[in-house]
Amino acid sequence: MKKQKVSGAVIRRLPRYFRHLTDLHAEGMERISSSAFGKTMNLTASQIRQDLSCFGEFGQQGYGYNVEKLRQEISEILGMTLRHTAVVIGAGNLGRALIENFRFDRSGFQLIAAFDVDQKLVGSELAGVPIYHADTLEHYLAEQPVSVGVLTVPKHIAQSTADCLVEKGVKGIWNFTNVELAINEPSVVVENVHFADSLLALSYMISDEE
Amino acid sequence: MKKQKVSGAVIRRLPRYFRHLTDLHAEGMERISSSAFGKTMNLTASQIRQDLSCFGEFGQQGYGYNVEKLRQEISEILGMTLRHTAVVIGAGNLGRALIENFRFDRSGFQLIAAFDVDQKLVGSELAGVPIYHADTLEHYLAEQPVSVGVLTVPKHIAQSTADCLVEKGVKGIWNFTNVELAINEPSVVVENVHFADSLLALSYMISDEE
DNA sequence: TAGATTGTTAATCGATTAACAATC
DNA sequence: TAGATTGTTAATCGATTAACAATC
Repeated sequence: MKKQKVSGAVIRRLPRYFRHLTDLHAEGMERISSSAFGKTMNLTASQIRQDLSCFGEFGQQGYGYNVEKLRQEISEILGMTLRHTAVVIGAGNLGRALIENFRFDRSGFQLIAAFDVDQKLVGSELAGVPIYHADTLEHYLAEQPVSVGVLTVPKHIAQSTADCLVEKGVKGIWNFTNVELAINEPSVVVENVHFADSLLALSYMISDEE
Repeated sequence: MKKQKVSGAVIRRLPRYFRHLTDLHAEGMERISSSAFGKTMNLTASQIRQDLSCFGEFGQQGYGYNVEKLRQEISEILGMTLRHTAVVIGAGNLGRALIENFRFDRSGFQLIAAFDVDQKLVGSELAGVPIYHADTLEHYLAEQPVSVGVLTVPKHIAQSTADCLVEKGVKGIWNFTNVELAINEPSVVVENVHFADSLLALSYMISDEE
Protein backbone atom coordinates (compact mmCIF):
# COMPACT_ATOMS: atom_id res chain seq x y z
CA MET A 1 0.00 0.00 0.00
CA LYS A 2 1.97 3.02 -1.19
CA LYS A 3 0.75 6.15 0.52
CA GLN A 4 0.91 9.56 -0.96
CA LYS A 5 0.03 12.10 1.70
CA VAL A 6 -3.65 11.76 2.51
CA SER A 7 -5.27 14.54 4.50
CA GLY A 8 -6.76 13.92 7.91
CA ALA A 9 -10.15 15.02 6.63
CA VAL A 10 -10.14 12.22 4.08
CA ILE A 11 -8.96 9.64 6.61
CA ARG A 12 -11.81 10.59 8.95
CA ARG A 13 -14.32 10.08 6.17
CA LEU A 14 -13.09 6.61 5.23
CA PRO A 15 -14.71 4.84 8.20
CA ARG A 16 -17.97 6.60 7.38
CA TYR A 17 -17.75 5.37 3.80
CA PHE A 18 -17.15 1.91 5.09
CA ARG A 19 -20.08 2.07 7.50
CA HIS A 20 -22.50 3.35 4.89
CA LEU A 21 -21.36 0.82 2.33
CA THR A 22 -21.91 -1.93 4.88
CA ASP A 23 -25.46 -0.67 5.44
CA LEU A 24 -26.15 -0.36 1.72
CA HIS A 25 -24.84 -3.86 1.17
CA ALA A 26 -27.05 -5.19 3.96
CA GLU A 27 -30.01 -3.54 2.25
CA GLY A 28 -29.18 -5.51 -0.86
CA MET A 29 -27.87 -2.61 -2.94
CA GLU A 30 -25.41 -3.81 -5.53
CA ARG A 31 -24.18 -0.68 -7.21
CA ILE A 32 -24.23 3.03 -6.50
CA SER A 33 -23.13 6.18 -8.28
CA SER A 34 -21.06 8.83 -6.57
CA SER A 35 -24.02 11.19 -6.70
CA ALA A 36 -26.44 8.73 -5.08
CA PHE A 37 -23.80 7.86 -2.50
CA GLY A 38 -23.27 11.55 -1.87
CA LYS A 39 -26.96 11.99 -1.23
CA THR A 40 -26.93 9.19 1.35
CA MET A 41 -23.94 10.62 3.14
CA ASN A 42 -24.59 14.33 2.74
CA LEU A 43 -21.51 14.92 0.66
CA THR A 44 -21.03 16.08 -2.91
CA ALA A 45 -20.38 13.54 -5.62
CA SER A 46 -17.17 15.39 -6.39
CA GLN A 47 -15.88 14.96 -2.90
CA ILE A 48 -16.47 11.24 -2.91
CA ARG A 49 -14.73 10.80 -6.25
CA GLN A 50 -11.90 13.04 -5.15
CA ASP A 51 -11.49 11.16 -1.87
CA LEU A 52 -11.44 7.75 -3.51
CA SER A 53 -8.98 8.91 -6.14
CA CYS A 54 -6.37 9.17 -3.38
CA PHE A 55 -6.26 5.40 -3.30
CA GLY A 56 -6.99 4.17 -6.78
CA GLU A 57 -9.73 3.77 -9.35
CA PHE A 58 -12.64 1.81 -7.98
CA GLY A 59 -15.50 2.82 -10.25
CA GLN A 60 -16.56 2.34 -13.81
CA GLN A 61 -17.81 5.04 -16.17
CA GLY A 62 -21.50 4.82 -16.88
CA TYR A 63 -22.00 2.35 -14.04
CA GLY A 64 -20.76 3.72 -10.77
CA TYR A 65 -19.30 1.64 -7.95
CA ASN A 66 -19.95 -1.93 -6.98
CA VAL A 67 -21.03 -1.63 -3.34
CA GLU A 68 -19.49 -4.83 -2.08
CA LYS A 69 -16.28 -4.37 -4.03
CA LEU A 70 -15.83 -0.79 -2.84
CA ARG A 71 -16.54 -1.85 0.71
CA GLN A 72 -13.84 -4.49 0.39
CA GLU A 73 -11.38 -2.00 -1.08
CA ILE A 74 -11.95 0.48 1.72
CA SER A 75 -11.51 -2.23 4.32
CA GLU A 76 -8.11 -2.92 2.75
CA ILE A 77 -7.22 0.76 2.77
CA LEU A 78 -8.17 1.02 6.43
CA GLY A 79 -5.95 -1.92 7.26
CA MET A 80 -8.88 -4.03 8.42
CA THR A 81 -7.54 -7.12 6.73
CA LEU A 82 -4.23 -7.03 8.58
CA ARG A 83 -5.63 -8.86 11.60
CA HIS A 84 -4.39 -6.28 14.05
CA THR A 85 -4.39 -7.42 17.66
CA ALA A 86 -5.64 -5.45 20.63
CA VAL A 87 -5.62 -5.74 24.41
CA VAL A 88 -7.82 -3.84 26.83
CA ILE A 89 -6.11 -2.45 29.90
CA GLY A 90 -8.57 -1.72 32.68
CA ALA A 91 -11.69 -3.85 32.99
CA GLY A 92 -13.87 -1.40 34.88
CA ASN A 93 -17.30 -0.49 33.58
CA LEU A 94 -16.02 1.10 30.42
CA GLY A 95 -13.46 -1.60 29.71
CA ARG A 96 -16.11 -4.25 30.25
CA ALA A 97 -18.58 -2.39 28.06
CA LEU A 98 -16.02 -2.46 25.26
CA ILE A 99 -15.04 -6.09 25.81
CA GLU A 100 -18.61 -7.32 25.97
CA ASN A 101 -20.35 -5.03 23.52
CA PHE A 102 -17.91 -3.57 21.06
CA ARG A 103 -17.34 -5.78 18.05
CA PHE A 104 -13.61 -5.47 17.58
CA ASP A 105 -13.73 -8.07 14.85
CA ARG A 106 -16.03 -5.88 12.79
CA SER A 107 -13.19 -3.38 12.61
CA GLY A 108 -10.73 -6.10 11.73
CA PHE A 109 -9.20 -6.37 15.18
CA GLN A 110 -8.67 -9.44 17.32
CA LEU A 111 -9.18 -8.67 20.99
CA ILE A 112 -6.83 -11.18 22.55
CA ALA A 113 -6.63 -10.25 26.23
CA ALA A 114 -7.62 -7.83 28.95
CA PHE A 115 -5.76 -6.73 32.07
CA ASP A 116 -6.93 -5.54 35.46
CA VAL A 117 -5.80 -5.48 39.09
CA ASP A 118 -9.07 -6.82 40.49
CA GLN A 119 -8.44 -10.34 41.81
CA LYS A 120 -12.11 -11.18 41.34
CA LEU A 121 -11.71 -10.70 37.60
CA VAL A 122 -8.22 -12.07 37.07
CA GLY A 123 -8.33 -15.61 35.70
CA SER A 124 -11.85 -15.29 34.37
CA GLU A 125 -13.09 -14.56 30.89
CA LEU A 126 -15.40 -11.86 29.57
CA ALA A 127 -17.05 -12.62 26.26
CA GLY A 128 -14.33 -15.16 25.61
CA VAL A 129 -11.51 -12.75 26.39
CA PRO A 130 -9.15 -13.83 29.18
CA ILE A 131 -8.45 -11.36 31.99
CA TYR A 132 -4.90 -11.31 33.30
CA HIS A 133 -3.37 -9.42 36.16
CA ALA A 134 -2.11 -5.98 35.22
CA ASP A 135 1.28 -6.88 36.67
CA THR A 136 1.75 -9.40 33.88
CA LEU A 137 1.09 -6.89 31.09
CA GLU A 138 4.74 -6.13 30.44
CA HIS A 139 5.64 -9.79 30.21
CA TYR A 140 2.66 -10.50 27.98
CA LEU A 141 3.57 -7.73 25.56
CA ALA A 142 7.10 -9.05 25.31
CA GLU A 143 5.79 -12.46 24.25
CA GLN A 144 2.83 -11.50 22.15
CA PRO A 145 2.79 -8.97 19.33
CA VAL A 146 0.05 -6.46 20.11
CA SER A 147 -0.91 -3.71 17.65
CA VAL A 148 -3.13 -1.57 19.84
CA GLY A 149 -3.56 -1.02 23.57
CA VAL A 150 -7.02 0.09 24.60
CA LEU A 151 -6.57 2.35 27.59
CA THR A 152 -9.49 2.30 30.01
CA VAL A 153 -7.57 2.65 33.26
CA PRO A 154 -8.00 5.26 35.99
CA LYS A 155 -6.45 8.65 35.26
CA HIS A 156 -3.54 8.37 37.64
CA ILE A 157 -2.00 5.33 35.96
CA ALA A 158 -2.79 6.34 32.40
CA GLN A 159 0.61 7.81 31.56
CA SER A 160 2.66 5.02 33.14
CA THR A 161 0.57 2.37 31.41
CA ALA A 162 0.98 4.18 28.12
CA ASP A 163 4.74 4.33 28.66
CA CYS A 164 4.80 0.58 29.16
CA LEU A 165 2.78 0.00 25.99
CA VAL A 166 5.07 2.24 23.98
CA GLU A 167 8.20 0.66 25.35
CA LYS A 168 6.96 -2.79 24.43
CA GLY A 169 6.32 -1.68 20.88
CA VAL A 170 2.59 -1.28 20.34
CA LYS A 171 1.76 0.69 17.22
CA GLY A 172 -1.23 2.57 18.56
CA ILE A 173 -3.06 3.51 21.72
CA TRP A 174 -6.81 3.89 21.80
CA ASN A 175 -7.08 6.29 24.70
CA PHE A 176 -10.34 6.52 26.64
CA THR A 177 -8.82 8.27 29.65
CA ASN A 178 -9.13 12.01 29.53
CA VAL A 179 -5.43 12.37 30.09
CA GLU A 180 -3.39 14.06 27.40
CA LEU A 181 -0.75 11.37 26.91
CA ALA A 182 2.84 12.42 26.32
CA ILE A 183 4.41 9.98 23.89
CA ASN A 184 7.96 10.56 22.72
CA GLU A 185 8.08 7.69 20.28
CA PRO A 186 6.92 9.38 17.06
CA SER A 187 5.86 6.17 15.35
CA VAL A 188 3.22 5.42 17.98
CA VAL A 189 -0.20 6.83 17.18
CA VAL A 190 -2.61 7.92 19.90
CA GLU A 191 -6.30 8.07 19.07
CA ASN A 192 -8.19 9.91 21.79
CA VAL A 193 -11.82 9.32 22.58
CA HIS A 194 -12.69 12.40 24.58
CA PHE A 195 -16.28 11.98 25.71
CA ALA A 196 -16.27 15.39 27.33
CA ASP A 197 -15.14 17.15 24.15
CA SER A 198 -18.00 15.52 22.31
CA LEU A 199 -20.57 16.47 24.94
CA LEU A 200 -19.27 20.03 25.12
CA ALA A 201 -19.55 20.43 21.36
CA LEU A 202 -23.15 19.27 21.72
CA SER A 203 -23.61 21.68 24.59
CA TYR A 204 -22.46 24.53 22.37
CA MET A 205 -24.78 23.52 19.59
CA ILE A 206 -27.89 23.28 21.75
CA SER A 207 -27.06 26.56 23.46
CA ASP A 208 -26.85 28.26 20.09
CA GLU A 209 -30.26 29.76 19.68
CA GLU A 210 -30.99 32.91 21.55
CA MET B 1 -24.77 35.37 23.25
CA LYS B 2 -25.03 36.65 19.71
CA LYS B 3 -23.67 34.15 17.26
CA GLN B 4 -22.10 35.05 14.02
CA LYS B 5 -21.47 31.92 12.00
CA VAL B 6 -18.70 29.96 13.69
CA SER B 7 -17.09 27.14 11.73
CA GLY B 8 -17.27 23.58 12.90
CA ALA B 9 -13.49 23.43 13.13
CA VAL B 10 -13.51 26.23 15.70
CA ILE B 11 -16.35 24.67 17.69
CA ARG B 12 -14.45 21.39 17.89
CA ARG B 13 -11.41 23.19 19.24
CA LEU B 14 -13.29 25.00 22.01
CA PRO B 15 -13.59 21.95 24.28
CA ARG B 16 -9.87 21.33 23.84
CA TYR B 17 -9.14 24.92 24.85
CA PHE B 18 -11.32 24.43 27.88
CA ARG B 19 -9.63 21.19 28.83
CA HIS B 20 -6.12 22.58 28.51
CA LEU B 21 -7.02 25.73 30.39
CA THR B 22 -8.42 23.59 33.18
CA ASP B 23 -5.14 21.67 33.32
CA LEU B 24 -3.06 24.84 33.26
CA HIS B 25 -5.18 26.32 36.00
CA ALA B 26 -4.75 23.18 38.09
CA GLU B 27 -1.00 23.51 37.64
CA GLY B 28 -1.24 26.99 39.11
CA MET B 29 -0.61 28.94 35.91
CA GLU B 30 -2.18 32.35 36.08
CA ARG B 31 -1.56 33.87 32.69
CA ILE B 32 -0.52 32.63 29.28
CA SER B 33 0.28 34.17 25.93
CA SER B 34 -1.27 32.90 22.73
CA SER B 35 2.14 31.67 21.63
CA ALA B 36 2.79 29.70 24.83
CA PHE B 37 -0.75 28.34 24.69
CA GLY B 38 -0.18 27.40 21.09
CA LYS B 39 2.91 25.46 22.04
CA THR B 40 0.99 23.49 24.66
CA MET B 41 -1.78 22.65 22.26
CA ASN B 42 0.19 22.23 19.05
CA LEU B 43 -1.52 25.13 17.34
CA THR B 44 -0.20 28.43 16.04
CA ALA B 45 -0.62 31.55 18.13
CA SER B 46 -2.47 33.08 15.21
CA GLN B 47 -5.04 30.34 15.18
CA ILE B 48 -5.78 30.70 18.85
CA ARG B 49 -6.19 34.47 18.58
CA GLN B 50 -8.29 34.07 15.45
CA ASP B 51 -10.50 31.44 17.11
CA LEU B 52 -11.08 33.49 20.23
CA SER B 53 -11.84 36.60 18.22
CA CYS B 54 -15.02 34.88 17.04
CA PHE B 55 -16.43 35.41 20.49
CA GLY B 56 -14.91 38.59 21.84
CA GLU B 57 -11.73 40.09 23.21
CA PHE B 58 -10.39 38.12 26.12
CA GLY B 59 -6.72 39.11 26.19
CA GLN B 60 -4.66 42.12 26.98
CA GLN B 61 -1.80 43.50 24.92
CA GLY B 62 1.58 42.91 26.46
CA TYR B 63 0.13 40.49 28.98
CA GLY B 64 -1.70 37.65 27.29
CA TYR B 65 -4.69 35.86 28.73
CA ASN B 66 -5.70 35.26 32.30
CA VAL B 67 -6.02 31.48 32.45
CA GLU B 68 -8.92 31.30 34.86
CA LYS B 69 -10.81 34.14 33.23
CA LEU B 70 -10.43 32.66 29.77
CA ARG B 71 -11.50 29.28 31.07
CA GLN B 72 -14.60 30.89 32.51
CA GLU B 73 -15.34 32.72 29.27
CA ILE B 74 -15.05 29.55 27.23
CA SER B 75 -17.31 27.69 29.61
CA GLU B 76 -19.90 30.41 28.98
CA ILE B 77 -19.43 30.15 25.23
CA LEU B 78 -19.88 26.39 25.39
CA GLY B 79 -23.11 26.80 27.32
CA MET B 80 -21.72 25.05 30.38
CA THR B 81 -23.31 27.54 32.73
CA LEU B 82 -26.82 26.91 31.47
CA ARG B 83 -27.34 23.91 33.71
CA HIS B 84 -28.45 21.66 30.90
CA THR B 85 -30.15 18.47 32.02
CA ALA B 86 -29.50 14.99 30.69
CA VAL B 87 -31.01 11.52 31.01
CA VAL B 88 -29.36 8.25 30.08
CA ILE B 89 -31.51 5.78 28.20
CA GLY B 90 -30.17 2.25 28.47
CA ALA B 91 -28.27 1.22 31.60
CA GLY B 92 -26.26 -1.65 30.16
CA ASN B 93 -22.50 -1.73 30.55
CA LEU B 94 -21.91 1.41 28.56
CA GLY B 95 -24.78 3.32 30.12
CA ARG B 96 -23.58 2.33 33.57
CA ALA B 97 -20.01 3.26 32.73
CA LEU B 98 -21.21 6.73 31.81
CA ILE B 99 -23.48 7.08 34.83
CA GLU B 100 -20.86 5.93 37.28
CA ASN B 101 -17.68 7.27 35.75
CA PHE B 102 -18.41 10.17 33.47
CA ARG B 103 -18.55 13.48 35.27
CA PHE B 104 -21.49 15.13 33.58
CA ASP B 105 -21.27 18.02 36.02
CA ARG B 106 -17.77 18.85 34.81
CA SER B 107 -19.31 19.59 31.42
CA GLY B 108 -22.04 21.64 33.04
CA PHE B 109 -24.72 18.99 32.78
CA GLN B 110 -27.01 17.63 35.46
CA LEU B 111 -27.67 13.95 35.00
CA ILE B 112 -31.11 13.63 36.49
CA ALA B 113 -32.32 10.15 35.60
CA ALA B 114 -31.66 6.93 33.75
CA PHE B 115 -34.05 4.49 32.09
CA ASP B 116 -33.90 0.79 31.47
CA VAL B 117 -36.19 -2.20 31.04
CA ASP B 118 -34.31 -4.43 33.51
CA GLN B 119 -36.53 -4.91 36.58
CA LYS B 120 -33.47 -5.61 38.70
CA LEU B 121 -32.28 -2.07 38.06
CA VAL B 122 -35.58 -0.19 38.05
CA GLY B 123 -36.17 1.55 41.35
CA SER B 124 -32.50 1.55 42.31
CA GLU B 125 -29.90 4.27 42.04
CA LEU B 126 -26.50 4.32 40.37
CA ALA B 127 -24.11 6.97 41.63
CA GLY B 128 -27.10 8.84 42.99
CA VAL B 129 -29.00 8.73 39.71
CA PRO B 130 -32.44 7.08 39.89
CA ILE B 131 -33.25 4.36 37.37
CA TYR B 132 -36.78 4.31 36.06
CA HIS B 133 -38.53 1.90 33.78
CA ALA B 134 -38.11 2.70 30.11
CA ASP B 135 -41.89 2.63 29.71
CA THR B 136 -42.13 5.74 31.85
CA LEU B 137 -39.68 7.75 29.71
CA GLU B 138 -42.34 9.47 27.65
CA HIS B 139 -44.27 10.52 30.72
CA TYR B 140 -41.11 11.70 32.45
CA LEU B 141 -40.07 13.85 29.51
CA ALA B 142 -43.48 15.46 29.44
CA GLU B 143 -43.11 16.50 33.07
CA GLN B 144 -39.43 17.34 33.23
CA PRO B 145 -37.51 19.57 30.85
CA VAL B 146 -34.58 17.56 29.53
CA SER B 147 -31.93 19.10 27.30
CA VAL B 148 -30.09 16.00 26.15
CA GLY B 149 -30.91 12.31 25.84
CA VAL B 150 -27.91 10.02 26.10
CA LEU B 151 -28.64 7.06 23.88
CA THR B 152 -27.01 3.82 25.03
CA VAL B 153 -29.76 1.40 24.05
CA PRO B 154 -29.52 -1.66 21.81
CA LYS B 155 -29.45 -0.97 18.09
CA HIS B 156 -32.94 -2.14 17.32
CA ILE B 157 -34.69 0.38 19.55
CA ALA B 158 -32.34 3.28 18.87
CA GLN B 159 -34.49 4.99 16.25
CA SER B 160 -37.78 4.62 18.08
CA THR B 161 -36.21 5.92 21.29
CA ALA B 162 -34.76 8.85 19.42
CA ASP B 163 -38.18 9.59 17.91
CA CYS B 164 -39.65 9.70 21.38
CA LEU B 165 -36.95 12.06 22.62
CA VAL B 166 -37.42 14.37 19.67
CA GLU B 167 -41.17 14.38 20.00
CA LYS B 168 -40.92 15.33 23.64
CA GLY B 169 -38.68 18.24 22.79
CA VAL B 170 -35.12 17.43 23.79
CA LYS B 171 -32.59 19.76 22.20
CA GLY B 172 -29.88 17.23 21.59
CA ILE B 173 -29.13 13.53 21.43
CA TRP B 174 -25.76 12.14 22.46
CA ASN B 175 -25.80 9.01 20.38
CA PHE B 176 -23.60 6.05 21.37
CA THR B 177 -25.45 3.51 19.23
CA ASN B 178 -23.88 2.94 15.87
CA VAL B 179 -27.17 3.64 14.20
CA GLU B 180 -27.39 6.58 11.82
CA LEU B 181 -30.39 8.33 13.35
CA ALA B 182 -32.94 9.93 11.04
CA ILE B 183 -34.24 13.09 12.70
CA ASN B 184 -36.66 15.28 10.84
CA GLU B 185 -36.81 18.03 13.42
CA PRO B 186 -34.06 20.38 12.25
CA SER B 187 -33.61 22.08 15.60
CA VAL B 188 -32.55 18.85 17.29
CA VAL B 189 -28.81 18.23 17.21
CA VAL B 190 -27.36 14.73 17.14
CA GLU B 191 -23.81 14.22 18.34
CA ASN B 192 -22.55 10.79 17.36
CA VAL B 193 -19.89 8.90 19.25
CA HIS B 194 -18.84 6.29 16.74
CA PHE B 195 -16.29 4.09 18.46
CA ALA B 196 -15.74 2.07 15.33
CA ASP B 197 -14.95 5.16 13.23
CA SER B 198 -12.35 6.15 15.77
CA LEU B 199 -10.77 2.70 15.88
CA LEU B 200 -10.76 2.44 12.11
CA ALA B 201 -8.99 5.78 11.78
CA LEU B 202 -6.40 4.41 14.19
CA SER B 203 -6.23 1.22 12.16
CA TYR B 204 -5.46 3.25 9.06
CA MET B 205 -2.76 5.21 10.81
CA ILE B 206 -0.94 2.19 12.21
CA SER B 207 -1.18 0.40 8.87
CA ASP B 208 0.37 3.38 7.15
CA GLU B 209 4.01 2.55 6.90
CA GLU B 210 5.06 0.16 4.24
C1' DT C 1 9.27 54.31 28.58
C1' DA C 2 10.40 49.87 26.08
C1' DG C 3 8.98 45.24 25.40
C1' DA C 4 5.44 42.16 24.86
C1' DT C 5 1.45 40.70 22.99
C1' DT C 6 -3.04 41.48 21.53
C1' DG C 7 -6.97 41.81 17.76
C1' DT C 8 -7.45 42.22 13.01
C1' DT C 9 -6.47 42.73 8.21
C1' DA C 10 -4.05 40.66 4.32
C1' DA C 11 -1.64 36.66 2.24
C1' DT C 12 -1.25 31.87 1.79
C1' DC C 13 -2.45 27.45 1.81
C1' DG C 14 -5.39 23.47 1.46
C1' DA C 15 -9.78 21.43 0.83
C1' DT C 16 -14.09 21.35 -1.57
C1' DT C 17 -16.69 21.97 -5.70
C1' DA C 18 -17.40 22.42 -10.62
C1' DA C 19 -16.47 21.18 -15.22
C1' DC C 20 -15.42 18.06 -18.79
C1' DA C 21 -12.98 14.79 -21.71
C1' DA C 22 -12.68 9.83 -21.55
C1' DT C 23 -15.14 5.64 -21.77
C1' DC C 24 -18.07 1.90 -20.12
C1' DT D 1 -25.05 3.66 -30.28
C1' DA D 2 -26.62 7.09 -26.62
C1' DG D 3 -26.74 7.95 -21.79
C1' DA D 4 -24.50 7.72 -17.63
C1' DT D 5 -20.87 8.33 -14.82
C1' DT D 6 -16.17 8.06 -13.90
C1' DG D 7 -11.24 10.19 -12.77
C1' DT D 8 -8.96 14.37 -13.06
C1' DT D 9 -7.88 19.09 -13.97
C1' DA D 10 -9.20 23.85 -12.98
C1' DA D 11 -11.90 27.20 -10.18
C1' DT D 12 -13.70 28.45 -5.89
C1' DC D 13 -14.17 28.69 -1.37
C1' DG D 14 -12.83 28.61 3.42
C1' DA D 15 -9.50 28.00 6.95
C1' DT D 16 -4.90 28.78 8.59
C1' DT D 17 -0.92 31.62 8.91
C1' DA D 18 1.67 35.88 8.69
C1' DA D 19 2.15 40.63 9.43
C1' DC D 20 1.50 44.76 11.89
C1' DA D 21 -0.60 48.82 13.98
C1' DA D 22 -2.60 49.51 18.46
C1' DT D 23 -1.83 49.49 23.26
C1' DC D 24 -1.16 47.51 27.83
